[in-house]
Amino acid sequence: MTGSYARIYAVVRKVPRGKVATYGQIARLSGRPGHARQVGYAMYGLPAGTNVPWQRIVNAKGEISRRSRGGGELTQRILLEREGVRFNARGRIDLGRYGWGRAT
DNA sequence: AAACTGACTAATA
DNA sequence: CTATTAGCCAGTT
Repeated sequence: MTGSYARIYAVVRKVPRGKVATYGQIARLSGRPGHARQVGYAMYGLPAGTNVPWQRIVNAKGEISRRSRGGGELTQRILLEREGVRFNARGRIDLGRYGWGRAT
């Protein structure tokens, strides 16, 4: 751990409950456009009892990232649903509705 | 230091 | 809508 992800975590923590943000969005808001991958990389190194709502971070399609921890996808989905985020039949989130900083 | 890897994105077909 | 390609840049090996 380098602590270089502090910036990313800070932005992720800023995501309001019941909303989701994309990796690219987090990268941009953290002052690092184009570092979408790095954002995901940061999430990967998060401990279990972290204060960072990593579950609110999804890919550009509004889906749970596939490269996430196998099975961890379900956990993320449960957590989001618990916050009020609805998934459609395809397992995707309507970014236009739950996307952070999107239209309602 | 060089090569490899990766919770991604956007563009094109 | 899906599939493929290229670009991105920092962390690991």
